[in-house]
Amino acid sequence: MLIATWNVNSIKARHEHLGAWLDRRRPDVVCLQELKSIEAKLPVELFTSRGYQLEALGQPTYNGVAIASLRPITDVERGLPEGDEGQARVISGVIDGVRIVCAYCPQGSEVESPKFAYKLRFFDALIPHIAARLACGPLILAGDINIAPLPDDVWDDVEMKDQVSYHPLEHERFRALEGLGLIDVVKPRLAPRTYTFWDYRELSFRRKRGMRIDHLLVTADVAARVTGAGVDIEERKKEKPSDHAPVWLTLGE
DNA sequence: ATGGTAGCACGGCTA
Repeated sequence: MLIATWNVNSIKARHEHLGAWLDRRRPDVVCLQELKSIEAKLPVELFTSRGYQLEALGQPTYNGVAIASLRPITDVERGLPEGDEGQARVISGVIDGVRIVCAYCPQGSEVESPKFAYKLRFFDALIPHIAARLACGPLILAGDINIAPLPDDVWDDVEMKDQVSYHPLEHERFRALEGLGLIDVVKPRLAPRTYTFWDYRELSFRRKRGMRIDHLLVTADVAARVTGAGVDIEERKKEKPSDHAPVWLTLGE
Protein backbone atom coordinates (compact mmCIF):
# COMPACT_ATOMS: atom_id res chain seq x y z
CA MET A 1 0.00 0.00 0.00
CA LEU A 2 1.53 3.27 -1.18
CA ILE A 3 0.62 6.41 0.77
CA ALA A 4 1.93 9.79 -0.39
CA THR A 5 1.75 13.49 0.35
CA TRP A 6 2.32 16.26 -2.17
CA ASN A 7 2.01 20.03 -2.01
CA VAL A 8 1.03 20.62 -5.64
CA ASN A 9 0.92 24.46 -5.53
CA SER A 10 -2.35 24.78 -7.48
CA ILE A 11 -4.19 21.66 -8.58
CA LYS A 12 -5.21 23.27 -11.87
CA ALA A 13 -1.64 24.31 -12.77
CA ARG A 14 -0.42 20.79 -11.88
CA HIS A 15 -3.24 18.88 -13.60
CA GLU A 16 -0.97 17.28 -16.20
CA HIS A 17 1.93 16.41 -13.86
CA LEU A 18 -0.43 15.08 -11.21
CA GLY A 19 -2.26 12.83 -13.69
CA ALA A 20 1.00 11.44 -15.04
CA TRP A 21 2.30 10.87 -11.52
CA LEU A 22 -0.91 9.06 -10.46
CA ASP A 23 -0.58 6.81 -13.51
CA ARG A 24 3.10 6.13 -12.93
CA ARG A 25 3.07 5.61 -9.15
CA ARG A 26 -0.55 4.51 -8.70
CA PRO A 27 -0.62 5.54 -4.99
CA ASP A 28 -3.37 3.95 -2.92
CA VAL A 29 -3.69 7.24 -1.03
CA VAL A 30 -2.39 10.72 -1.77
CA CYS A 31 -2.76 13.74 0.48
CA LEU A 32 -2.66 17.00 -1.47
CA GLN A 33 -2.00 20.53 -0.27
CA GLU A 34 -2.24 24.02 -1.75
CA LEU A 35 -5.05 23.22 -4.14
CA LYS A 36 -5.67 26.98 -4.57
CA SER A 37 -9.19 26.20 -5.71
CA ILE A 38 -12.74 26.27 -4.51
CA GLU A 39 -14.37 22.83 -4.31
CA ALA A 40 -16.77 23.58 -7.19
CA LYS A 41 -13.85 24.09 -9.58
CA LEU A 42 -11.74 21.07 -8.63
CA PRO A 43 -10.85 18.76 -11.54
CA VAL A 44 -12.72 15.85 -9.96
CA GLU A 45 -12.51 13.69 -13.10
CA LEU A 46 -8.72 13.69 -12.75
CA PHE A 47 -9.31 11.36 -9.79
CA THR A 48 -12.62 9.62 -10.49
CA SER A 49 -11.51 8.54 -13.99
CA ARG A 50 -8.64 6.71 -12.32
CA GLY A 51 -10.80 5.08 -9.67
CA TYR A 52 -10.03 7.44 -6.79
CA GLN A 53 -12.47 8.75 -4.21
CA LEU A 54 -11.74 12.43 -3.62
CA GLU A 55 -12.50 14.27 -0.39
CA ALA A 56 -11.53 17.94 -0.43
CA LEU A 57 -11.66 21.16 1.52
CA GLY A 58 -11.25 24.12 -0.79
CA GLN A 59 -10.89 27.88 -0.54
CA PRO A 60 -10.51 30.63 -3.16
CA THR A 61 -6.93 31.53 -4.15
CA TYR A 62 -5.09 30.08 -1.16
CA ASN A 63 -4.58 26.85 0.77
CA GLY A 64 -6.93 23.92 0.11
CA VAL A 65 -6.37 20.25 0.98
CA ALA A 66 -7.64 16.92 -0.30
CA ILE A 67 -7.30 13.18 0.14
CA ALA A 68 -7.63 10.87 -2.87
CA SER A 69 -7.90 7.14 -2.24
CA LEU A 70 -8.45 3.95 -4.21
CA ARG A 71 -9.97 2.44 -1.07
CA PRO A 72 -13.06 3.88 0.63
CA ILE A 73 -12.63 6.95 2.82
CA THR A 74 -14.99 7.17 5.79
CA ASP A 75 -15.49 9.46 8.78
CA VAL A 76 -14.26 12.54 6.93
CA GLU A 77 -13.53 15.60 9.06
CA ARG A 78 -12.94 18.98 7.44
CA GLY A 79 -11.02 21.85 8.98
CA LEU A 80 -9.29 22.52 12.28
CA PRO A 81 -11.98 24.69 13.88
CA GLU A 82 -9.89 25.31 17.00
CA GLY A 83 -6.96 26.75 15.07
CA ASP A 84 -7.19 27.22 11.30
CA GLU A 85 -8.92 30.60 11.66
CA GLY A 86 -11.09 29.87 8.65
CA GLN A 87 -8.33 28.72 6.30
CA ALA A 88 -8.68 25.39 4.48
CA ARG A 89 -5.69 23.54 5.91
CA VAL A 90 -6.82 20.20 7.37
CA ILE A 91 -8.91 17.29 6.15
CA SER A 92 -8.90 13.76 7.49
CA GLY A 93 -10.61 10.45 6.91
CA VAL A 94 -10.34 6.79 7.85
CA ILE A 95 -8.92 4.43 5.22
CA ASP A 96 -8.40 0.73 6.00
CA GLY A 97 -8.79 1.44 9.71
CA VAL A 98 -6.16 4.19 9.79
CA ARG A 99 -7.10 7.86 10.27
CA ILE A 100 -5.13 9.84 7.72
CA VAL A 101 -4.82 13.53 8.56
CA CYS A 102 -3.81 15.71 5.62
CA ALA A 103 -2.44 19.06 6.79
CA TYR A 104 -1.11 22.19 5.17
CA CYS A 105 0.48 23.99 8.09
CA PRO A 106 1.04 27.77 7.82
CA GLN A 107 4.36 28.81 6.31
CA GLY A 108 4.89 31.60 8.83
CA SER A 109 6.45 34.33 6.67
CA GLU A 110 9.08 35.85 8.96
CA VAL A 111 9.64 35.21 12.66
CA GLU A 112 8.67 38.76 13.64
CA SER A 113 5.47 38.70 11.57
CA PRO A 114 1.88 38.02 12.70
CA LYS A 115 1.89 35.01 10.39
CA PHE A 116 4.54 33.33 12.54
CA ALA A 117 2.36 33.79 15.63
CA TYR A 118 -0.52 32.27 13.63
CA LYS A 119 1.72 29.33 12.69
CA LEU A 120 2.42 28.65 16.37
CA ARG A 121 -1.28 29.01 17.27
CA PHE A 122 -2.13 26.57 14.49
CA PHE A 123 0.25 23.94 15.90
CA ASP A 124 -1.03 24.55 19.41
CA ALA A 125 -4.47 23.59 18.11
CA LEU A 126 -3.27 20.78 15.82
CA ILE A 127 -1.39 18.95 18.60
CA PRO A 128 -4.44 18.36 20.87
CA HIS A 129 -6.59 17.71 17.77
CA ILE A 130 -4.24 14.85 16.82
CA ALA A 131 -3.97 13.68 20.43
CA ALA A 132 -7.76 13.32 20.66
CA ARG A 133 -7.85 11.18 17.52
CA LEU A 134 -4.94 8.97 18.58
CA ALA A 135 -7.24 7.54 21.25
CA CYS A 136 -9.40 6.09 18.45
CA GLY A 137 -6.71 4.02 16.73
CA PRO A 138 -3.81 4.11 14.26
CA LEU A 139 -3.09 7.45 12.59
CA ILE A 140 -0.92 9.03 9.91
CA LEU A 141 -0.25 12.77 9.84
CA ALA A 142 0.70 13.63 6.27
CA GLY A 143 1.36 16.96 4.69
CA ASP A 144 3.32 20.14 4.25
CA ILE A 145 4.18 20.65 7.92
CA ASN A 146 6.45 23.60 7.05
CA ILE A 147 9.03 22.61 9.69
CA ALA A 148 12.48 21.18 8.97
CA PRO A 149 13.10 19.16 12.15
CA LEU A 150 16.80 18.29 11.93
CA PRO A 151 20.05 20.09 11.00
CA ASP A 152 20.48 18.21 7.73
CA ASP A 153 16.86 18.91 6.76
CA VAL A 154 17.98 22.39 5.65
CA TRP A 155 20.68 23.24 3.13
CA ASP A 156 22.58 25.33 5.68
CA ASP A 157 21.66 25.00 9.34
CA VAL A 158 23.90 27.93 10.32
CA GLU A 159 22.26 30.27 7.82
CA MET A 160 18.83 28.93 8.86
CA LYS A 161 19.39 29.29 12.60
CA ASP A 162 16.33 30.97 14.20
CA GLN A 163 14.74 31.41 10.77
CA VAL A 164 11.19 30.44 9.87
CA SER A 165 10.73 26.67 9.33
CA TYR A 166 13.86 26.04 11.44
CA HIS A 167 13.08 28.03 14.57
CA PRO A 168 13.34 26.59 18.11
CA LEU A 169 9.65 27.39 18.74
CA GLU A 170 8.73 25.35 15.66
CA HIS A 171 11.06 22.52 16.67
CA GLU A 172 9.28 22.53 20.02
CA ARG A 173 5.95 21.91 18.21
CA PHE A 174 7.45 19.17 16.03
CA ARG A 175 8.83 17.44 19.13
CA ALA A 176 5.39 17.74 20.72
CA LEU A 177 3.90 15.82 17.79
CA GLU A 178 6.60 13.17 18.26
CA GLY A 179 5.84 13.24 21.98
CA LEU A 180 2.30 12.09 21.17
CA GLY A 181 3.86 8.92 19.76
CA LEU A 182 4.09 9.95 16.11
CA ILE A 183 7.20 8.60 14.38
CA ASP A 184 9.04 10.07 11.40
CA VAL A 185 9.43 6.83 9.44
CA VAL A 186 10.67 8.60 6.31
CA LYS A 187 13.85 10.24 7.61
CA PRO A 188 15.78 7.02 8.41
CA ARG A 189 15.05 5.73 4.89
CA LEU A 190 16.43 8.79 3.06
CA ALA A 191 19.95 9.64 1.98
CA PRO A 192 21.32 12.54 4.08
CA ARG A 193 20.25 15.96 2.84
CA THR A 194 17.24 14.71 0.92
CA TYR A 195 14.79 17.60 0.66
CA THR A 196 11.12 17.90 -0.31
CA PHE A 197 10.87 21.64 -1.11
CA TRP A 198 13.01 24.04 -3.12
CA ASP A 199 12.01 27.68 -3.52
CA TYR A 200 11.33 28.79 -7.10
CA ARG A 201 13.65 31.75 -6.54
CA GLU A 202 17.42 31.93 -6.65
CA LEU A 203 17.82 28.72 -8.67
CA SER A 204 17.28 26.87 -5.40
CA PHE A 205 16.77 23.43 -6.94
CA ARG A 206 19.85 23.61 -9.16
CA ARG A 207 21.88 24.86 -6.20
CA LYS A 208 20.49 22.11 -3.95
CA ARG A 209 19.13 24.73 -1.54
CA GLY A 210 16.10 22.87 -0.23
CA MET A 211 14.40 21.86 2.98
CA ARG A 212 12.65 18.71 4.22
CA ILE A 213 9.34 20.16 5.39
CA ASP A 214 6.83 17.63 4.00
CA HIS A 215 6.32 14.72 6.36
CA LEU A 216 4.57 11.44 7.07
CA LEU A 217 4.35 10.91 10.83
CA VAL A 218 2.79 7.65 11.97
CA THR A 219 1.76 5.82 15.12
CA ALA A 220 3.80 2.83 16.30
CA ASP A 221 1.36 0.23 14.96
CA VAL A 222 1.64 1.81 11.49
CA ALA A 223 5.43 2.23 11.82
CA ALA A 224 5.73 -1.53 12.35
CA ARG A 225 4.13 -2.08 8.92
CA VAL A 226 6.33 0.37 6.96
CA THR A 227 8.37 -1.37 4.26
CA GLY A 228 9.82 1.67 2.46
CA ALA A 229 9.78 5.43 2.01
CA GLY A 230 11.16 8.05 -0.32
CA VAL A 231 10.87 11.37 -2.13
CA ASP A 232 9.99 11.57 -5.85
CA ILE A 233 12.54 14.26 -6.60
CA GLU A 234 12.17 13.75 -10.36
CA GLU A 235 8.85 15.63 -10.14
CA ARG A 236 10.78 18.80 -9.21
CA LYS A 237 12.93 18.49 -12.36
CA LYS A 238 10.00 18.83 -14.77
CA GLU A 239 8.91 21.92 -16.70
CA LYS A 240 6.55 24.05 -14.57
CA PRO A 241 6.85 21.83 -11.49
CA SER A 242 5.41 22.31 -8.04
CA ASP A 243 8.02 23.71 -5.65
CA HIS A 244 7.45 20.55 -3.55
CA ALA A 245 8.14 16.90 -4.45
CA PRO A 246 5.90 13.99 -3.41
CA VAL A 247 6.89 12.10 -0.26
CA TRP A 248 5.73 8.52 0.16
CA LEU A 249 5.82 5.39 2.26
CA THR A 250 4.80 1.81 1.63
CA LEU A 251 2.87 -0.34 4.09
CA GLY A 252 2.61 -4.11 4.33
CA GLU A 253 -0.67 -5.63 5.46
C1' DA B 1 19.26 45.00 -6.52
C1' DT B 2 15.04 44.76 0.85
C1' DG B 3 16.32 41.19 -5.01
C1' DG B 4 14.58 36.46 -7.02
C1' DT B 5 9.86 33.01 -9.23
C1' DA B 6 5.29 31.12 -9.29
C1' DG B 7 0.08 31.07 -8.84
C1' DC B 8 -4.21 33.38 -8.53
C1' DA B 9 -6.35 36.86 -10.73
C1' DC B 10 -5.67 41.08 -12.71
C1' DG B 11 -3.23 44.42 -7.97
C1' DG B 12 -1.27 42.57 -4.40
C1' DC B 13 -0.90 38.77 -1.45
C1' DT B 14 1.15 34.40 -0.26
C1' DA B 15 4.73 31.32 -0.40
